[in-house]
Amino acid sequence: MEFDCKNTRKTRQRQVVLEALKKTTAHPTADELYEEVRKKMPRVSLGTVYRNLEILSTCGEIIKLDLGEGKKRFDARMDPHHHFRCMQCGRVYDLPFIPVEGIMQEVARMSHFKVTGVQIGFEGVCDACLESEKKNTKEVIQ
Amino acid sequence: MEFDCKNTRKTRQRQVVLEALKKTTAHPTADELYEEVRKKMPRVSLGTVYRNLEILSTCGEIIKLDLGEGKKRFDARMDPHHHFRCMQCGRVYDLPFIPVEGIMQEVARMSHFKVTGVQIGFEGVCDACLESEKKNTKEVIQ
DNA sequence: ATTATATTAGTAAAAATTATTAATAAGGAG
DNA sequence: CTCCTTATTAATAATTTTTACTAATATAAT
Repeated sequence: MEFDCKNTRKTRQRQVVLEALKKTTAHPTADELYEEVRKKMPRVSLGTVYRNLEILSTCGEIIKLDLGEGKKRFDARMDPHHHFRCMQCGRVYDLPFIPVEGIMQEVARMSHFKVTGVQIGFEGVCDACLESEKKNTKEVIQ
Repeated sequence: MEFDCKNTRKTRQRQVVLEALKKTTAHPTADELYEEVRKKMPRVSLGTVYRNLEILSTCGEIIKLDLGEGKKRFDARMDPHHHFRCMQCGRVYDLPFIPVEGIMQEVARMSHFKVTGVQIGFEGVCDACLESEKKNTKEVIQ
């Protein structure tokens, strides 16, 4: 828990974790990433994956997400963007960035708090699920 | 996990849990609420508190919050509003509602997803912590 | 009052995450 | 390159949060 981003070492485990995360847009959990990393490094331990995800996110190389599922997800995409979780299939999608500085300023003005960040998570039903929903309805009717 | 809001019973435990939550604006966790409820019902079990919070939130009497701390918080305030978590003291404050329908519509238009909800959590430093910060700085300088 | 069943206390189990520890390996100094 | 400091690792245990199980109890309808 105590570490300094300047003194981190470029270990093979850390590189593999980061590469695995960069290869996907599925916003994997620590456990999912562990399974992926194990394909290349069968002897890696889950704790190592957790620690490296913690270090990488603290040092600003990846982002730690919490979408209210009771577990964290990780994202190597670092440009400003939002997230959408489908309530049906559970998949997490990337959404383009929508400027929210206005909202943050409004909140700061109203509250007199120093607003440093805002987490916006959208939820609903993704187009894939909407499609299959439509199909199933048709099947039931006919 | 399987229950029907129409068939729920008005138990003493559920009432005490709801009353305890209504009495505070501190957005307590299940465990904090358990400690509070125990003052009135020493024999209540933690599982009962968890189950009732689940039922009450599913049936729309309270709100379950996830502010990315690895645990859930609960809120009996049901009018639309946002939340602010102070990174210094950890307290969670209520913020007035800011209309976000525009953002939701924008997201729906861009993504073709059906957007049913948005969770917005602000973070920063609250005025209480800003004050004590100012004081400490003064003391150090003088 | 009787009865069906939702709910409870108590406890165990599950799931996600963090801590511990001896062994290993980065990476800088000589 | 070799030596040395210490960040990091694998393996495992422990913690934290939440959920599941079960026999006993309490709610509310008949």
